[in-house]
Amino acid sequence: MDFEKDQSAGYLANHVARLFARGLTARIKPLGLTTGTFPALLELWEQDGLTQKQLVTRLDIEQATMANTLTRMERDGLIRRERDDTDGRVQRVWLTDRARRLRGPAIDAAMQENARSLAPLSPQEQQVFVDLMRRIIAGS
Amino acid sequence: MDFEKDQSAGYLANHVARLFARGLTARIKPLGLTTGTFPALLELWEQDGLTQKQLVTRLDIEQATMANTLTRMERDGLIRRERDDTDGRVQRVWLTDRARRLRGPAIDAAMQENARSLAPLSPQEQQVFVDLMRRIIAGS
DNA sequence: TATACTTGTATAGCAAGCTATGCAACTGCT
DNA sequence: AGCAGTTGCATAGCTTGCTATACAAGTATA
Repeated sequence: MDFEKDQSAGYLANHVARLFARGLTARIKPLGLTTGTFPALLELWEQDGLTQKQLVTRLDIEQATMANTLTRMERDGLIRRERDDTDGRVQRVWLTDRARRLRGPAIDAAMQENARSLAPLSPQEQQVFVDLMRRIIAGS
Repeated sequence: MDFEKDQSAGYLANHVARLFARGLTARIKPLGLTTGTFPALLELWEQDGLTQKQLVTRLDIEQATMANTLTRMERDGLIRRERDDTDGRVQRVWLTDRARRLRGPAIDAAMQENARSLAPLSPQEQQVFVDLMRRIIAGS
């Protein structure tokens, strides 16, 4: 049974994801941000006032993970949570001014890290890579 | 500033890695294994008696992470740790019989999960995907 | 030979992910 | 109106990953 880890997509995907995360962690640390908040911020920068449920489904993150992430974001002054008027179960998530101001520098950092990590690939290959990942996600 | 998360390699890499991990977690749970032990097991199945340092450098995992992983593996009866005779700092890691017996089923599970997750891609595309990831890792 | 560096592991403490479970608020049905 | 089911969120407890720090064992140097 030959199983080369460097031919195993799962193994490589984990490694690649860790490389991106390490790089981004360092870049956004000066902003007071961590990687786990990034997906939620991207959604909320697009559309403020989403519910936790909406974030969970849009980001394909488990509900418990999102609840914990939002708790940390609230602690760090990135969001406020408000109970919905018409449905007492729902918590709507609103960005603070601080979080809104971080959009530019945070996205800069992400784009720089993407560029650096993808540097070994040509622009065409980078697009192929992105497309292949999107198809894997879509087909799961 | 437009930044589409579905065009961000870092974001997608995280998502893809989580999909692989979820799938593999489910497949190896019946074996009493977890994903974090898999890389170390792959190395030790190839060559038993490696030191922690060797595992760390081969797997590109932080030393502290590896130390904790090995502690769990010892607790779960997958390895024994023995102090090296000639250098009192070094811990050599030896597989238990149980861990050796798990090789076949565990690798089966990994290959099945790889196949399932990559199913949206053609065989040629799968190889391209693997090669692109290897180049990203090599060039970091 | 003492003293200072280096090296290999361990530990503390945190973030980010997961499953399992609990619970309060809503909905629907009789 | 009351009861059963559903839905949205929180909490407990675990793994996997990280940085920072401590420390003992080895090496080298004055």
